[in-house]
Amino acid sequence: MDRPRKPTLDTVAGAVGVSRATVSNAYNRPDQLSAALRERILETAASLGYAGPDPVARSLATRHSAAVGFMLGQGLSASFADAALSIVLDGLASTVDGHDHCLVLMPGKDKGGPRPETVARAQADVVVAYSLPDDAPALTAARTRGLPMVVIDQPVLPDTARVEVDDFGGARLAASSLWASGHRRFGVVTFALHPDGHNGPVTTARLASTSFRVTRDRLHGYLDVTGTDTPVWECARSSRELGRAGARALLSASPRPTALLCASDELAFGALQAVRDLGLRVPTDVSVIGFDDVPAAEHADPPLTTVRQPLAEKGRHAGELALRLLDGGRPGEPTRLPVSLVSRDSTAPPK
Amino acid sequence: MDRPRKPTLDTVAGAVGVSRATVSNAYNRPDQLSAALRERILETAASLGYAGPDPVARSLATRHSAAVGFMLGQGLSASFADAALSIVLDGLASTVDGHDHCLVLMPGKDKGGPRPETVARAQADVVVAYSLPDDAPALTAARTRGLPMVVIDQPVLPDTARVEVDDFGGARLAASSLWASGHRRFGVVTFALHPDGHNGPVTTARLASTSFRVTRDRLHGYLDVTGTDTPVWECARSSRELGRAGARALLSASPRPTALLCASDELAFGALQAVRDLGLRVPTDVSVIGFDDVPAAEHADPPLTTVRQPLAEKGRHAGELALRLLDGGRPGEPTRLPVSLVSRDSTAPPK
DNA sequence: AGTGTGAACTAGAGCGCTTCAGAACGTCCA
DNA sequence: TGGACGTTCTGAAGCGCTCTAGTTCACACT
Repeated sequence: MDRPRKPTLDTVAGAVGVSRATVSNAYNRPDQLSAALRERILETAASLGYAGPDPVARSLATRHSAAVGFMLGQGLSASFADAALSIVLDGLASTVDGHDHCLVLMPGKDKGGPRPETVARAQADVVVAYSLPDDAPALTAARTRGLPMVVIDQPVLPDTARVEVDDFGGARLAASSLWASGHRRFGVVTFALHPDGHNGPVTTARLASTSFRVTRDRLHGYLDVTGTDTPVWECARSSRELGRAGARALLSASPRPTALLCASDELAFGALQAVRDLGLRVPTDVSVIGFDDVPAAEHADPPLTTVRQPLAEKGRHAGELALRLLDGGRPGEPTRLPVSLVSRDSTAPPK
Repeated sequence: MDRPRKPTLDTVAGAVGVSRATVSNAYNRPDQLSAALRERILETAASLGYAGPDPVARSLATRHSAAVGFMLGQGLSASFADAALSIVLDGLASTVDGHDHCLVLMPGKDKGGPRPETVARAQADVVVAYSLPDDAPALTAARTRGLPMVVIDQPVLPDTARVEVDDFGGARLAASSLWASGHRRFGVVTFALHPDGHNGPVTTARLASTSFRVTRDRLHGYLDVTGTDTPVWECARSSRELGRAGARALLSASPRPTALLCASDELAFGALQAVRDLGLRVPTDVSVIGFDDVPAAEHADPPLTTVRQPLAEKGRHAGELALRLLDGGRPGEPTRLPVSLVSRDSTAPPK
């Protein structure tokens, strides 16, 4: 079972009869040696089964690992049940991969965000944080490691790059359009205010201490228009099923709301279903509005009125910021991406 | 701008007045030094802003990186549009994270799987491959690096751990139940046979050279029952929208199929929609059957008959295999997880 | 006093690579 | 003919850590 030791740079150098530095150059600086020699080295390497410089050793020597970490607020399946997150992540991944960087995923555990130990051991030299609670331990862990960081949709941290959208403004926009068309009785279906898995109506106290920036802003945007006494139903995750249950609960009040404001499209899809469940019609009986404008919004039944934010762009931009930080760039001003209201067929004036 | 150099083990050792080895032990082998000294070291470390041993250097010294790579056949958003994949990935991630390992994601590019360069540079010491074409370059790259590998739903490779489900048997099961209940005119909606983005009817030649094992097996399972002249529509990805379009195309044939066999639930959801689009009813006019049994299948309208495979289990098991390989374990026999037919309301005998 | 023992700590050799300051050897032009 | 210059290749010093094989020391036992 004495499997042969894996070949190293030295092995190859010895075999070809050149110095280790030259072999290294063959891989990293082709201009530093003659094409012929390089060819010879690469051939010998291949015949020895040498797959190129060891990434870890290289990282140690160069002091960067060509990897960006991604810290997530939730588990993977929960995260990706939400198309919006997938799209952002995809934008990030392709940007980063295009520059030969890997993506190190740190999914959230129970209490909002990855465990600090995970963060401490991750081989990444920049991290991107998304949908973490404002006080996530992972954030602290990344800081004490001195990792450059870019946050998406999160509160500013000193020395941190940031990309965000105007969640408050977007939500306000949506609510205003409904208000302007005559709606006066609203219900709000939101995703988590706190990372504790709560499902149900939201109390004022809970609202006041909201630990997710995005939730807070969207909620405040809605309530700013509809009034703070608007009933709010919290779902632990942004999922169709939970949205359906929440909407059903809100719609069973009397007088029944004439419009449902949802914190995400995913929740709105559930709301659409809930309206049908109760034998009512969208938008005749109830208007439903979403947030994100994921691709499915356009094909929903009926097509969903929603607040569009440039999701892929958000991921791509975060990726670029990360790469820039990696290059020693300064964080710079936060980038604010535009939102807009996309009117489709799930909203109409009340009867 | 001369930011102070980051503290290292040596810095801390110097400050406390002990050897580097002792500081290392303070972190990795608390039993090797007195509790008091350990405490003192940790305190000093904290006050110096030392966040613990550098992961890269540690990996070099220990020769393992505490990370498992995950090679994917497609881009992230495409992947996660498919709930099945998310669930598998989530199972994998939690297993792996529970053992203090990171997940390095290598999403696929255009031509089936991550780029070989990406794989060559990934800091992982075991990789899991999922839904790659059988001949993906990433597979070769991982091999030449000598990385232990576990493949999910892919053909056996020498010296590779493997978890799989009986796709052929599952598909056969589904088709047989329909056949037994009297159906004779079928249509099949499948996801990609080749990583070339093709959408449309499938030719015999294309079918014969299918490069994804899963596709091949499910297809063959269906066609084994329904006959090889059954029309098959290929969708480039497993998405609701593409499934809808494909189903619509198949249903416009005359005579119209009385049953649609879909390679995934996601495609089946699209098919459900397509039937409605045409003013027909499920299952009265058309039966629809899926594959995977994702959570949404139960809540579809109507609830979807489908082939269940233990998705989370699959991911978890792959994770465990990966961890075992990391520990120097042998690949062992492939694990075959069970499939079963879950009958719900989307299937019925033909009129 | 001599010996054995275990606990607490250290020295130093790597891990596999990059990189910088040269060395060696032309070539070219004055 | 000689020196300035370019190209090609080398030597050796790290990168920050782990780990084996010690050394030291206090204490107990005879």
